[in-house]
Amino acid sequence: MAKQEDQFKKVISHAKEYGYVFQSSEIYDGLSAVYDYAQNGIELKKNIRDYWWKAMVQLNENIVGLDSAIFMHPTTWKASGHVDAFNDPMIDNKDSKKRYRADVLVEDYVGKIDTKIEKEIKKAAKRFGEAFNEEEFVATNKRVLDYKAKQEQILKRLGESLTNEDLEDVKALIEELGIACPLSGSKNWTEVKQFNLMFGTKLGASADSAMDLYLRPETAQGIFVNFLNVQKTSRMKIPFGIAQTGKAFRNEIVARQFIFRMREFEQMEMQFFVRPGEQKKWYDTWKENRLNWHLSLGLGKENYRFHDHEKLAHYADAAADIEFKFPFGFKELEGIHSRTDFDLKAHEEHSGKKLQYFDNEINEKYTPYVVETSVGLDRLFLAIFSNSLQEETLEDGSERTVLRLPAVIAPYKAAVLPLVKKDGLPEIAHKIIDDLKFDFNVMYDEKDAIGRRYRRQDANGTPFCITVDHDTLNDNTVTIRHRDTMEQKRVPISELRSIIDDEVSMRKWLQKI
RNA sequence: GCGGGAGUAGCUCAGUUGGUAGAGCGUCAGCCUUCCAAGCUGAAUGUCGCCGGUUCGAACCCGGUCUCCCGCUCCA
Repeated sequence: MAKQEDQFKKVISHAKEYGYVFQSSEIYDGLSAVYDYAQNGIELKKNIRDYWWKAMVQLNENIVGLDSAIFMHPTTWKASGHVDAFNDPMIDNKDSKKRYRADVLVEDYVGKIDTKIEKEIKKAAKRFGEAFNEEEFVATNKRVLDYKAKQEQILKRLGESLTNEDLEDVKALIEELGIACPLSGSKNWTEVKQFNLMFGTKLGASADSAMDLYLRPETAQGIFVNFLNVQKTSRMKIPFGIAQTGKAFRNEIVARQFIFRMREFEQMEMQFFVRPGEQKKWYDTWKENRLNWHLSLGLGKENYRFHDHEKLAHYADAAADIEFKFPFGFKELEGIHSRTDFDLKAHEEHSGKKLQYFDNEINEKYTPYVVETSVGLDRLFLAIFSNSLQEETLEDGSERTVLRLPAVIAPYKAAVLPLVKKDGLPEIAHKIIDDLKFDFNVMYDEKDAIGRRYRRQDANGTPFCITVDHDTLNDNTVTIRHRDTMEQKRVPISELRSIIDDEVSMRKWLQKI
């Protein structure tokens, strides 16, 4: 465990030291759970996003892109269920320091009454023997009826209090019922507090005419509300998908673990619209597709696993996570959800507009079912970055820090280094850069001994170093050194482009999927 | 939000009973001209997280606050 923590700390400081990730507003002591991507971080992040976009949109004839706005009509979030589901009344137990959802505590209490009823039934069944009629007993027995009345009364009061946002009454209810902390048995509760996971803001400059808005807590809804617009203008036939990358915002109670859980984060997701009844097939297909995409990055098969959800969200009929082995353990990287027609139906209801598709093949009109794939871009960044950061001991016993980023997404593809900064070598190096820069992000470095420059590039994840030496002056060849093997080859300058392209081109990597 | 730990240079960290801050690495300039981080010379960089208190004097003691890490909790 201590080792894991150490490794994670190294990841965080390496990310800062090499210009990948900075804490937001650092000079003001930072802003909790908000981070900025620095000069190298943005290149890596952009490359990951491009790699995803190519695989999803460009390589699939039946998937198109979208970039919907962060602001959406407030009714969107009523329809999606976020207004209700993202509003949790929480209560803390002062003795055990445990936090609970207040409504869940009450519901659990109501659930316990059920077991009391069952006990009564069992007792009666024993007493009456063969002649026992459970239905009749439940309908007439006073104790059972009292229990049921109590349950009903509690749930009604809870429902009313929550609807009216009367949090004091929720606490009063908990106290009246004598609900104790399941762990400590203590009845020493704090006030009930409302946690809204959505960030609110206002549309309109003057206070009285302003409209309450939310920053989207997920990008998916922008796709759902545009479903018909895209389908019609793209002339897509079901099954087809809409892909989108973009920021989402969640006011997490606890946001931790560096960029793993941020308040502002980027999702890359695709909603795939299918014929009702075929969702299971597509769900399985996309689970497999998406895992293969991850595996193509070469971080090691053993670092991934599926986690099938047993408890499903209200909209889903199947859900699984692709989990990755982060420095702090296996955690969710991507979600694949069979969302049924919940979202489109909900938007039909709230908007009064039909979101249906006429299927020529079966001559039927229906609201499509949806299979979603949703990756956290920042999580993927962290997965790749933390997995790539390695310290190795070389044959001579010395240590090397190397960031083994998949070459296809490395911020810089090559560094061009004159062996010495005189004799015309820098000029040649610049010439090489002037040619390569049209195809690759390349960097120049002439400072320090050549070995040190190699290691500097290793730590920054650059797959190739190209060294211009005195022989170059005579025969137009350079040495090209590989980051992972440290091996060098002497090659003509004219071949550099194809050598690099061979290892970094998306074509090559995506063909492995 | 609660509990535990922490915050000193870009990074990793020293800093004595309270006496005006250091090292290594890194960065920059110059020398050297070298194919795997280790040559030479020089330089820059800190309101010691922030605010307040105690004190003649605070990086150090006290209070508050912010941020980070771990655990709990939550996670569409």
